[in-house]
Amino acid sequence: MSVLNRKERDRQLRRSDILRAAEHIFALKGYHKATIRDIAKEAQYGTGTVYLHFKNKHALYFVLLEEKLKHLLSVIKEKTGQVKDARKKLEIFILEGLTFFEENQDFFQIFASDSEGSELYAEARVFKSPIGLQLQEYTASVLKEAQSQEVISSSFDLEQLCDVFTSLLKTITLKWLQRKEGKGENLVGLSEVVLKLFLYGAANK
Amino acid sequence: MSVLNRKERDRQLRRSDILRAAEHIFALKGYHKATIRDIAKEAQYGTGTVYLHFKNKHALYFVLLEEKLKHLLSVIKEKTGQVKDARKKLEIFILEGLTFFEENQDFFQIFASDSEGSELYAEARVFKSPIGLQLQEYTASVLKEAQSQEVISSSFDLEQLCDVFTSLLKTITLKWLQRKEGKGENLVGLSEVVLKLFLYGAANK
Amino acid sequence: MSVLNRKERDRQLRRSDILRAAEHIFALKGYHKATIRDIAKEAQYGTGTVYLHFKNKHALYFVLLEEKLKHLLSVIKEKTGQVKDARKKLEIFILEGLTFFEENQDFFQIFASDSEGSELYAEARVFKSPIGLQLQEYTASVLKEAQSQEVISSSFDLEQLCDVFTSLLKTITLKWLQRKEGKGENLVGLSEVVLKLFLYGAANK
Amino acid sequence: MSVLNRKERDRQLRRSDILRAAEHIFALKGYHKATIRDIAKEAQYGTGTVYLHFKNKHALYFVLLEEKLKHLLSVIKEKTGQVKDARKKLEIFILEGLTFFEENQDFFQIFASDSEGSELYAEARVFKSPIGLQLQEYTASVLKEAQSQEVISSSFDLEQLCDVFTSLLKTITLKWLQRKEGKGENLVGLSEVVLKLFLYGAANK
DNA sequence: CATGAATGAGGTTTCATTCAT
DNA sequence: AATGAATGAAACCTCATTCAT
Repeated sequence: MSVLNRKERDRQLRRSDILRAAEHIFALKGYHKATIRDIAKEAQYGTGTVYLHFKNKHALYFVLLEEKLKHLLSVIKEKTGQVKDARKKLEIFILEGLTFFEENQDFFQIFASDSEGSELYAEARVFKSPIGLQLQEYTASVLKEAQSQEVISSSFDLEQLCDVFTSLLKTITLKWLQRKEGKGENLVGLSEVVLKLFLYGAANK
Repeated sequence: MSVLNRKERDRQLRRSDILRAAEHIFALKGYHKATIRDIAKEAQYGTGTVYLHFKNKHALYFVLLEEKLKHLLSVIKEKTGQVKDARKKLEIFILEGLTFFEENQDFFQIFASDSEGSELYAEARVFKSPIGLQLQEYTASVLKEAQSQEVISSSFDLEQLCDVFTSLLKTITLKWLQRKEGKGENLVGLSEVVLKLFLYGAANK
Repeated sequence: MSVLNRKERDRQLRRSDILRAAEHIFALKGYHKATIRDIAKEAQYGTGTVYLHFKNKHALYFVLLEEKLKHLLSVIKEKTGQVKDARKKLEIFILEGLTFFEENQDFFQIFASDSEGSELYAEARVFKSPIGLQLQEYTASVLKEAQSQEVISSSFDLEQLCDVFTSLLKTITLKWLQRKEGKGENLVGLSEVVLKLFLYGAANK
Repeated sequence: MSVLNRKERDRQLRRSDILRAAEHIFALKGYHKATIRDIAKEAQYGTGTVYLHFKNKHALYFVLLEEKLKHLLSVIKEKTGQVKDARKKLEIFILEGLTFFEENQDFFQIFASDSEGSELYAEARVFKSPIGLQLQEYTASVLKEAQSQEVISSSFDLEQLCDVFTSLLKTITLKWLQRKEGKGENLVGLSEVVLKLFLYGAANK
């Protein structure tokens, strides 16, 4: 491996050290209470080092969400891409989403606080970001396909369904996180619940 | 009315002036970007006056949510209290919830950003508050009754249903708020959608 | 005096405390090395207090120069305004200029470093300020009158004369300041030297 | 040429690359806003390389002025050294000064902001430097000779004349720089104006 | 010797909270 | 009781300087 490659690789290593630290601190304290020094200390670097990799606090936050979302999107696309059956596709979408959230709990915290709420209202919020939109669009396309295949009803507004579907995933995950203390239950196991609730609701059959 | 009573009444007036202003500013800017001076100015009082009524910024925020939630809870209890039929009860719960949110959009903004997310994680969050818990408990009792009457399935975990139900209301409201620009559609009109999604899900029948 | 007037007067007092402190610190350390905390401490206020009166460091600096220049300009205009004889006018201009500089040595330091040099090149420099320009214009008008009355030659470019005249005053003052240690010589006493040098130069007659 | 000599020569080359870059950047941004990285980048070296040649930022600045001043002084001495006639000597002094400034406009900017003003007050200023003092002394000697030859009056204080003479050169140059945009007028052409103003002043004859 | 990433001190600015009037 | 000026802690960010490679 050439020297240039090693340098670049080290650079990426440090960059992801910082991203990992930021993920943890932002999840723990939230955007406003997290300080750059907290993050630098967590990553075991000096304060200034953070600024070698990210223009400012907001950029760090934004990039962090972007990269994670990108990963999530790519996983979901990969796993669902070849699946023809719309119901199966939904099933996998949910499964992969929950798996990702379970493996990235810090990210999920940040994701959950960013996507709702007005704290960051005026600023660029992640769902307005290119990747955020792509995720929304892909979700919409999966649901639309399900409508075409008459797996889900066409009487609902697609956008609304999209939001409800996403919020269902988030709600189940959030509450799982909150109750998780002590319990060994794993999140992926709730896939079926999510699917059933989304498709058939809570009614008694 | 005695002088003491008048004084006390005036005191309450100022208090609610401040709460009203806080509601508006917190909704507009979010907790961290809202300043006490903003709020005092909006209420047309001096900065220090706020501290005569609330111990500090967080207490103001907390009380604000508490009082609004208390109101919401009392409305819902009042309207659903006498209803025996569990399905009808759910219907009214949804209807009154959406009505309240439509009439208290500023409050809803704050409520939505508070209840999810980790921004205020370390601090006391509203859902840990007495009234927040009461609202959750009442919601749970309504859903439990619906399970007893076999309106909804007993196979789901009650707490989970509770969260899903609440998040459904919030999601529909949030997206309605975001799209509202220009459209004249009113939120209460979405009651039926909420009920159908909750009970029967999105599946094609 | 009404309460409002007292409040306003106190406000002005604090404002001028800060301006006076700023004058001293800027003169001592220069714009860049002077810190707001230095200035606040010198004025015996807290750091934040400075920002109640001035938007930021640069505004404080700018206002300081503006107010002083305004004063200088008004003194010079007042004393020279009624004088018809151009030579006499020049004499008084110089006299009053030196008097002002002698009484405002801190200001002079700042004035001298601002008007030349490129440290503040890109930013708004005082000579680009309304008052700075007025002072230049008034100086030009006095010199122009002197040309009309054939006190000074019309063969020189007016702008150039203006700059040379100003720089002569500044040079004499600056060097007086630098040598002043121990010596009791007063600056105003150099008026005659300035006038002679400006009018007749250094040549032997 | 021996290897040691080549090494030494290369070292000097890098050193003057850096000085040249520093000259440009300091002139453009001023001492405080210029960063070592700016300078290193302009010279196409790494940041650390600058510190192999100069102890710190201030030393770089100082040496830069010293070397330029040394050059200026040597040119002036060379051209005026053999001239016996004091008036002619003054003429040539001015001519060479302006020529040098015209050819070294970046240097002039730095020189002008350094010699006046208090930005660098506390630190060693260039005119306190050995070469700065030598230049002042040489100027003084030229003026003293002019007094001896009764070209200029002995009634003025020599030091004062010295300062006035220097400031006249600087003023004319500075204003020429500021107006230069578009105009093709060259600075050396103003030699005569400088001489006339210095010797005979602005008076009408 | 040359490099440039890493450092952290230090500057500006904001704002929750206090307190004299 | 009401006020709002004053405070100063604490955050973000820059950059001179060092040092491992």
